Parts: sequence; C-alpha cells; structure tokens
Amino acid sequence: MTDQFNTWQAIQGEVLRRIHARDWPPGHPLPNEVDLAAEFGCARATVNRALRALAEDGILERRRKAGTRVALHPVSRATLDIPIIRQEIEAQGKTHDYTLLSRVTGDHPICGKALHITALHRADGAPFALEDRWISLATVPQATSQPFATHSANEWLLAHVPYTHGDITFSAQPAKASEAEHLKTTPGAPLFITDRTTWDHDRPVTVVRLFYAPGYSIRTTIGERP
Amino acid sequence: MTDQFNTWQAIQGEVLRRIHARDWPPGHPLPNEVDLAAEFGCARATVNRALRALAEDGILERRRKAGTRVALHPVSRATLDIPIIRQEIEAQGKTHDYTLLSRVTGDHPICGKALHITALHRADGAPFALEDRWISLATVPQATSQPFATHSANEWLLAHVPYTHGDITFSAQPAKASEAEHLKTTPGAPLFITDRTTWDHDRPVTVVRLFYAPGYSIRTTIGERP
DNA sequence: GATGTCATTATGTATATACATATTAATTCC
DNA sequence: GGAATTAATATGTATATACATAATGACATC
Repeated sequence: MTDQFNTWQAIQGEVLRRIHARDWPPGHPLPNEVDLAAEFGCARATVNRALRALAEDGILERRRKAGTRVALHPVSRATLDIPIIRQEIEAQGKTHDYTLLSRVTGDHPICGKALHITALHRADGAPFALEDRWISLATVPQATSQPFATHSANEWLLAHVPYTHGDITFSAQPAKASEAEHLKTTPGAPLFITDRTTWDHDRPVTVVRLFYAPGYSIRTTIGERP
Repeated sequence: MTDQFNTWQAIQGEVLRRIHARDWPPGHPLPNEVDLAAEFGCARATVNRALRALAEDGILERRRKAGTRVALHPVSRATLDIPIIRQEIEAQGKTHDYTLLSRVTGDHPICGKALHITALHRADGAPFALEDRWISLATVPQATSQPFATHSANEWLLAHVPYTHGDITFSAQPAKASEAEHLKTTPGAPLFITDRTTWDHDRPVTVVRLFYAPGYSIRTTIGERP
C-alpha cells in the first residue's frame, strides 16, 4: 500500500496514467482487483467501479476468471449525442424556423399505413435540414389529429409517444432535384444523411430521413475525461 | 414492498417498463432511491446502480437534492464503435487489402513536421477507403523507421504509440479527381468522410482523413437492451 | 488420448452502513 | 424586503462482507 487513492476517479486516473505511460501496454494484464485494492489502499468495490467504467469505454477488456487486460485494439468507442434539431440550432445561438412542406397519408414498407410528412428546418433563415418522415398510424393513431404545422413532429413524438429502441444510420448521398431546391444547393451535391427508425417493442413508430445542408458535420470525442 | 426485484438489471427493466408504459412520462419525477429500494425490496445501492446506468444512457436526468426525473428530451445517446478498417472489412467476411500510395515528409498545421501517408484499403479487391494521414514526427519520431508498406499505420500506432484523447468528425464531401480515381468513382461523387485527430496530452499524434467509397454508411442503435 | 468432473479463481453483484456533497428551502439578520 | 446563514434532503461514494457466476485448469475416468 504505497499511495492512498480513495476515490474511484483517482484510481481510474492512475490506471489511465499507467496505460498512457506504457507501464501497461496494449494486451498487458492488470493485477487482480484484490491486489490493486491492497496497493491503492482502498476497498475492492472501489477498484471494481474504476475498472468497470474503463471497460465500458473500451479501454480495458474484462472476463471472469481470465482477468483484466488493456484492450489490444482500443476500438474507439465514442458517445454520440443526437439532439433534436431545434436544440442543435439554438445551441449555435441561431434562431430555429420550421416549415411544414407536405402532410399526406400513404403506405410505407415498414410503417404500413402512415402519415407522411416533409418539412424544412432553417437556422437564421438558411436551410439547415430537410425532414422526410413517416409516422405509423397503426402505432400512433393520435398523429392524425396533429397538424405539425408549427412544431416538428419529432418533438411531439418524443413527448407523447413511447419508444423502446431504434437504429440510426449515417451516410452521404447526392441531392436530388427537389432536395437541392429546398436546401438551396445544386442537384448531385453531397448531403449528409441520417436515417432513423424507432420502435415501441415490435411496433414501428416512425421512420425519418434527414438531409442536412452542405457543410454539416457531426463531431464527437474519444477518451475525454470530464 | 410488493414485488421482489433483487438485481439491478431487473430494477432497470422495471423502471424502463414504467417509462415505456407512460406511468412515468417525460419530465416526471421518480420516487427517491430510498423509497424505490423499499418498494422493490432491495438495497439503495442496487437502485442507485440501475438509475445511474439509465442516466448514463440519457434516459433519466439526476441531480442531487433535486432528484431523478425522466429525461424531457431524451437526447438519443448512441455509442459508436469505430473499428480499425481491417477489422471492419473482415467482419463482413471479406478480405482486406492495403496498398501504400505515398509516403513523404512535410509540414502540417497541427502536427508540425510530419510523415504524410496516403494509402488505399480494399475489400475483396474493391476500393473501400482512402486514407490520408499525417503523423507528427515530434511526438512519434519512431515513425520514420516504419515503412507502412504492408500494414496500416493505424494498427502500428495503436499498438506502439499512446494517446490520451481525440476527436472525430463525420461529414459528406464531393470527391476530388484523385480521390475519385482511387475509389473508382466519378469526381464530385458524395463521399462519406471521417476526420480524426488524436493527442497524447498536449502533443498531436496523428491527423487522419478517411474517404469512404460511395455506399458506405455507419450504423448504431439506441435503447437496445443487451 | 479424449472426455467429463470438480476445485479454483477473478470478476460480478447485493447488502448494510456511513459519510460526502450539491442543492434547495427555510430561517435569520440587517 | 433582500442578503446571508443554516437546515434538510437526495444523490454520490466508500467500506466490509458475502455470495453468485463464468471460465480455466487440473484431475480422474472411460
């Protein structure tokens, strides 16, 4: 018991220091929790808390009995916060403006009978993102009574319709003529696209594709200590 | 104490159930940990573990004294695993092929004097991603003795050079003539781009831009229970 | 030698207790 | 009434202990 590390953050910091200093290079096994607790002069639960958090970040790999080791290929594990568009725009100090472009019913391969909504989000008047959304009427019948004329369907859905899970895909696609027109760019221009599908258990809630105006990017960090 | 939930996962599941069932709608405050523990017939630490994990997922918002409430705008918090390209290709059951295109020294605004490497990654022979990388020679002098002819610089760096943090940006950009040629597409084609910068404390390690061949996308899930 | 059993081991988790800390609410003081 | 102080409260964390569980490795068995 050389030093006294008595918070799990301090222990995490010391472990990270040893990893960064190459005392424990990639693939290197760590002492077990009991020994580390003895060395750091703290309880095993505190060591466990520190190492578990590092494992969740992808820095360590842990297996029962096998022990803990420094990740060999520290698959960069980044946490993406995907805000609603209004918040994203307002966070830039700009004013958000929402325009409903169309609102019809139709059929969608995943959603079935669905409300089809297209809308444009602007930031300080400039086109920001084009929204193409389907809302399943089997899952969300209340959507029919919502105009979605002044507020984004996303915010209404988040506040009123539960979902259990979903998936998001990011890609780059060329702008079609109509998309280019709304986003004030040229057909074929590279657009950053997000496709999101959300479910409530096994029932589809909404499928949405967002076309972001040229220049858009999303950013995240890895290994940042708060 | 009606039911007996004695694992933190069971408690997390029950809390999620109540959120999804709209018993606790967005913005709704939860009972405090002591009361929940009494209701669930478990220790407060167990409730804490369950709620803390949900807060990390962005589902709950917690503040001392103020208590716990269901997140009003459940900012979709997705975890992105960014594998090394070879693993990404091999995970698709394809063979990875790496070709060094150029290797010179030059100056880079962030890295200073740096090794500049361009390389092409192929999957089953088809262009997959074009890599444009700068490695700071002040931080990584050993890089000069590495040919990077048959293996990606990324894997060598991960195994031999420590880093503490970094940032990643995703965007869509039109292919320049040379990029289009390597990726066997046409100039102006929309390319999915990732820009990554990594640091070891305050020293830049490497700056890399990856141009992915058309059709590439990254996918993640939200709210998935493992 | 291959296979199955069992003890060992390191992590995973639950519990009771105690104290720390942030934040709000109430109260006192000027 | 407004500012400063204080009390109350919910979460945050540390500790010792106990048992659960997965995975390994050794041993015994066929």
